Formats: sequence, structure tokens, C-alpha cells
Amino acid sequence: MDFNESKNIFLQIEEWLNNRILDDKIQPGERIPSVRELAEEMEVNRNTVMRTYSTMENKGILENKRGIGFFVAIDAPKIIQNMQKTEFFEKELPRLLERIKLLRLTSKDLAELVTLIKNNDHETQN
Amino acid sequence: MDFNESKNIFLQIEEWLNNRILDDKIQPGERIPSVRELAEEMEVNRNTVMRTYSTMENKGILENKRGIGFFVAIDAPKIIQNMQKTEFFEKELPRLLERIKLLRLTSKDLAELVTLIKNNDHETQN
DNA sequence: TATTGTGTCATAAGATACTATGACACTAAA
DNA sequence: TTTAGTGTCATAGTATCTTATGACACAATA
Repeated sequence: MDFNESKNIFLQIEEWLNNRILDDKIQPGERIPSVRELAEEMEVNRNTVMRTYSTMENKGILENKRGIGFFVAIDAPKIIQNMQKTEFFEKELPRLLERIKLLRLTSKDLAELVTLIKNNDHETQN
Repeated sequence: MDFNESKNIFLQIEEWLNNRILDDKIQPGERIPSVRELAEEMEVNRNTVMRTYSTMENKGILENKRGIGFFVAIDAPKIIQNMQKTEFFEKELPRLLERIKLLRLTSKDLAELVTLIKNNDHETQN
């Protein structure tokens, strides 16, 4: 995995895992790779992965069975979604709006955005 | 200034300065606060500010006159805009699209975005 | 010239992230 | 019971960011 130099690795792994859960690539109740496995796969130290798993366990996203492994909590998707939605509207969106203003982005740039979001309307009730 | 814990301080200062330049709060040719001044104002070490100024000088955003101070380069806004536009379309936008998909954002959430961008159309030729 | 404010450089120290490694407790399965 | 795979903990070392501080060269000004 290629990591962003300006952000902690264990946080980037958490983000990666969160996205996989939200995207149903890992499902609630399912077991995730062991600390050692993921560490080797990502070419990272055991302790770094351990730190990711621990923080996610504290947030209720992961559950742990000693001697067996880590599992995705049943309501993990909901927890992640709530967390990220808050983060999105309170920090990322304001930052995005500011960026759009400063960079003078136009409707042409917006096209792809709109069509994508329209599709979400059809899937969910609003 | 309140810094984000998960990102280097000297980078956050750079981002802050870039935004002020793009927003015309600091204009090309204008002198910016001295290393010591900004360090004190932001409650940060001199060397940290120095690092920010140095990296920005290497990018051509700032110019330096020894014994006098740092100045905003004439074409600083253009340089910053090019850099950020690239960054935006190659990294932030893909990340945003992914986030929208995962969080199932709807048109209601999009409203503010659209109106803002429409305004940019009136100001710029496209 | 003397003073003050610039940037610049060097050194040391602290904090934190990450790595490397070993050892131990627990669980499942041969 | 033995073995292999889990998580867990402790220790030490490395790298990087940040701080703290002093000293020096340069420029503007009284």
C-alpha cells in the first residue's frame, strides 16, 4: 500500500478499512486479517496494525476475541457512517467549498459530481 | 492558530498562507510577516515557520531578501492555483466522489454546492 | 556608527511515529 | 497433549517533527 507522507500510517490504514466496510467488501460479523497478516501484506510493523485495530475497537467498529482474531462489529457500518458524515459536513465540506471558491471551479467541473449524486437519490428515500 | 494533530504543522501553515494569497488577503509583491513575528503569533517555533517559508520559496511562491524579509512572488497565485488544481482533481475530487458514494449523500446535501459554483460561472469565462 | 530588525545556521533536547524483536497467554485443531 | 495461529505486552532503536536557544551576516535607519 502506498501511504501519504503527511498523515500517520495507522490512521490511513483505519481509513482504508472503514472504506472497505462501508463498501461491503468486508461484512459485519466477518473476521478481518490478523495483525501479523495485514502487517506483512502492507509492509508495516505489527504494532502499527495493532494500533489501528485497537483504536477501531475503542470506537466499536471492531470486536476482538483473544486467540482468535478481530471481527467487524454488527453495527460497524452505521457507526462509521455517522462518524464520517459528521466529519464530512463539519470539516471536509466547508474545506471543499472554500477550495471551490479559491480555485474558481465551474459548472463543467461539476458535471460528474451531479450525475453521481442523482443516482444516490434513486436508491435512497429522501 | 489551532492545528490539526494528524498533519505536520509547517504544512498547515503553508496551506494557511496559500489560502490567504489565493483570497487576495496577501497580494503579490507584498511583504509577509517575519519568521519571528509569525512564529510568535502562531505560538510556534521560529524554525517551524522557517521551514514553511523555505519550502514555499523553493516552489517559487515566496521570494526572499536577506536582512529584509519574505515577499509574495508576482505569479504566486498562478503557481498555487496550478498546484492545488492538480491536487484537487487528482486526489481530493476522487476522494470526495468515493465519500459521496459511501455516505449516500443526496441532492438536498448538494444544494449549497450548486448555488456556490453557479456564482463562479458568472465571474469567469468558460 | 550604533541600533534594531531581518534571515540563517548550528546544536541540543523532547515528543511521537514507526520499526524490530522477543516473550507470553489464549484458542482451535491435529 | 502438541502444534500453530491468534492477540498482547515490553523493550529498545531509528527517524522525523518540533522546540529552545545562541550566534552570526545582512539591511535599514536613527
